[in-house]
Amino acid sequence: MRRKAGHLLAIEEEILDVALTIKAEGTSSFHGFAVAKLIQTNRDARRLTSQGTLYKALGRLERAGLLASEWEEADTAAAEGRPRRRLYHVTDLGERALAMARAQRPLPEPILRRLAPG
Amino acid sequence: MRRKAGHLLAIEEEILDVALTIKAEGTSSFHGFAVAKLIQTNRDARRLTSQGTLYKALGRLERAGLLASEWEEADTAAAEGRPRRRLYHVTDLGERALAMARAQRPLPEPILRRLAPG
DNA sequence: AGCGTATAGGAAGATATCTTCTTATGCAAG
DNA sequence: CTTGCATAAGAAGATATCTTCCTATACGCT
Repeated sequence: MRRKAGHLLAIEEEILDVALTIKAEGTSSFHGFAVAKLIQTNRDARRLTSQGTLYKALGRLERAGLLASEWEEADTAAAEGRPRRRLYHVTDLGERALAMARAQRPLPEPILRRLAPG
Repeated sequence: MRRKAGHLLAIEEEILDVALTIKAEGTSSFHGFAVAKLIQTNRDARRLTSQGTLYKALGRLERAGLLASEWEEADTAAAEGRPRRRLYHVTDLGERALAMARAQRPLPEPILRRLAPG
């Protein structure tokens, strides 16, 4: 499933989209698992994207600089009795990239280079 | 499967046993997952005790004061890129209880009371 | 001796992230 | 237009802990 040269994959655009929706609702960060559940329930219930696919997409987006992340405070997770989350937020570059993607305009070279594997 | 009055369950004795084996090999603490794997591979491969059973047994042993635990340092887990472990160690009371169990001598009242649910 | 029930056992799932391995697809080059 | 291959998709499993729900059994009592 090769990337159409110059463009974001559907999943990548969806992640950015979900992220900005969450942000608009007042939460500045999001984590992978939450996106997974959102995609599974709200969106395409049929195509329940696997964890593998999702976390790899998150990795690509971060490598390309469209997302940035940091580990959640250990205390926060401990207080809620659950594993630590990796908290992502959309960067300015990410917002611009999403705008371009929505307008179906090809993305600039450097972004594409960093989205590619290796 | 009700407890034979005055005695440790097979699983409980096994946990204490494994814990002391690990300790004898030079590691002062152990975690649930490690015990699970040890029981699955080394010991009864057939009766691969489920996580549920194991963690509940660990809970009983800690409640009874035969084990004590603390969370692993967040940094340690982070450095190795895995979830945090709960590190258990056998208490003096635990060692004594195991000795009694091995000798098939009934355990003292207060321990039994704390092993019981509720 | 038989029976009821408390309680342990086990399956399954939630929580979260990430890796590995295989499969499929769609792009691009011929 | 066909084919090859790069790469994303997905399945599966590893890592770790813990909860809920149902089932089975053995203990203790009549």
